[in-house]
Amino acid sequence: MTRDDDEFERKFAPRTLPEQVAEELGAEIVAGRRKSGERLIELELAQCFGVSRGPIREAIRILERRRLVDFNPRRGAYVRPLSLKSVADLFDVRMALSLLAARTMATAPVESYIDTLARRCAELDAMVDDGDPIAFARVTTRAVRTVAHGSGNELLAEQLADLANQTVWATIWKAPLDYQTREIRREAADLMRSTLDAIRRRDAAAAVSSQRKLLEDDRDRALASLSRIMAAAADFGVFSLEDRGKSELLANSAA
Amino acid sequence: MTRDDDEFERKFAPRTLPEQVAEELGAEIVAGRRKSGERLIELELAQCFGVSRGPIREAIRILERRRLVDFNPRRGAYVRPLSLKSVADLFDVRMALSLLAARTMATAPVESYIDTLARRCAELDAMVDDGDPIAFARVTTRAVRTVAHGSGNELLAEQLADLANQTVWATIWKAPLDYQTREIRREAADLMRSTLDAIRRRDAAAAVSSQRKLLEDDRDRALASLSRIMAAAADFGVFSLEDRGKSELLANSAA
DNA sequence: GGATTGTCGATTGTCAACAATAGATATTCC
DNA sequence: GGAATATCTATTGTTGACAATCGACAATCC
Repeated sequence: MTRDDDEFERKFAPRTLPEQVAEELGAEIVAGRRKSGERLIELELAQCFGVSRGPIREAIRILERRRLVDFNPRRGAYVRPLSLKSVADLFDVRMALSLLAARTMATAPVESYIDTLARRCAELDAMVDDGDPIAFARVTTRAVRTVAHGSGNELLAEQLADLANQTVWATIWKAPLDYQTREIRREAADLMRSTLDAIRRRDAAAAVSSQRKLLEDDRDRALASLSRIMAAAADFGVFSLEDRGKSELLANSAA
Repeated sequence: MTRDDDEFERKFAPRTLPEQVAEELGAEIVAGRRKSGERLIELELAQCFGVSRGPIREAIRILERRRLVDFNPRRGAYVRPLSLKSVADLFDVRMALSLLAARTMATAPVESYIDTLARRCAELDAMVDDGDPIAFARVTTRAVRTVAHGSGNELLAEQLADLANQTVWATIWKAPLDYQTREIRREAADLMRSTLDAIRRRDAAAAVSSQRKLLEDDRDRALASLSRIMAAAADFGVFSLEDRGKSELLANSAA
């Protein structure tokens, strides 16, 4: 019996203080309320969140692991500067790992996750017409995670989960252009289903190729919409993304 | 202990207390002195290492990140049970990331690292005949890391470094069969050089294929020698590796 | 007898004070 | 005036004590 990943997460959500702080502070960083490169002072944060420095310290380690802050011993923690390139890099790494997951799952799947993936596909099909791009993106993420677990490679699943956790995603998922049209959703749902079918008949090459197309499209849309958001919000100083190499990046991602 | 030792430690060893503890405790785990599944009690460790619980706490987080311990909030830390499969999984993930690095570096290299890689290749060539398998393995690792950096993808480089850090490697690198014969070293050096050549002429496919061959051979040797060590040492109870699926694994890795 | 609930000890979570350090500022010397 | 050095302050590293929580054992109830 497979457990539902998301209910699992919700059940064990931020119970401990450091995790709560990490969640909150991470949200502030992603939202741009903490500016790029800003120094994070433990005592100040402690007062701000109404806790002692201990939990703050651990929260900073958590955010460091999620690559939202940069930490040097005895030199303090800083909000990590994000660039469009770093987001593109993230997509590249995610793709490499996801394709490994697809190939592995198509070769020697953990049977129970095939059913889970089938359910996700059904969900996606059902959501093609109902027009909520964000919900659709969320289920897509879940399906990708299912493939990771279905590979039976625990390390791989954890690494992919870590990448997804890098809250940069939040910025991207909220991008208004992702999965916005019915056609885009239709194609994504179809690609996920053909991945599922390929896995069922143990056709690793086909599974990899469907998954690659799905993820490439996803990446291109995300980068495009992110750069639009960036341009639009730059004037307000909301986002702290550096835009060096922007056009070059978009050219690359299309290739 | 002499002052030379102290200076050596101060210069090269982990500067901060938690890192030192993590290093030491991690070594104990890898060496099998802490048994698989054993509970790690903070106060006990604190007394054992002569520090307070704070640094111990952070050390445990570090080891959790290196996948050497399993930590559940309010429920304590346990040394993570290692299996041959988990090592094989590690190799799979490393290979996926390294091939991405090779492809990226062959497509858009960070020029300066091409020279570094050339130096590594020269070092390898020079070491083919001198017969130190461990030193050869170390330089190979360094060359792989150079490719990671040469891709210009910082996240990728960090992820690969993390994987290398997972001290499981120590076990593997010390395995007496790795790079033991002149022929094996010759082929590895040649493959690394052909990777370099491919990168120089921007031939991504060739770079990936050389790198794949190199890493596959490396993995097969490592898994084979690790399973031998395991079998040999099992009687002494030194290693705490579980051996489920051993033969299956080796069959897979040959494919 | 088996399951449920209450209590207890061991262990982790949190805190506030103390020590050590890095970076900035002021001072001295040339 | 500029560079090197000394001092000083803000901030992180570390500690020991206190509070909250988990798991186990025992007492109770059916």
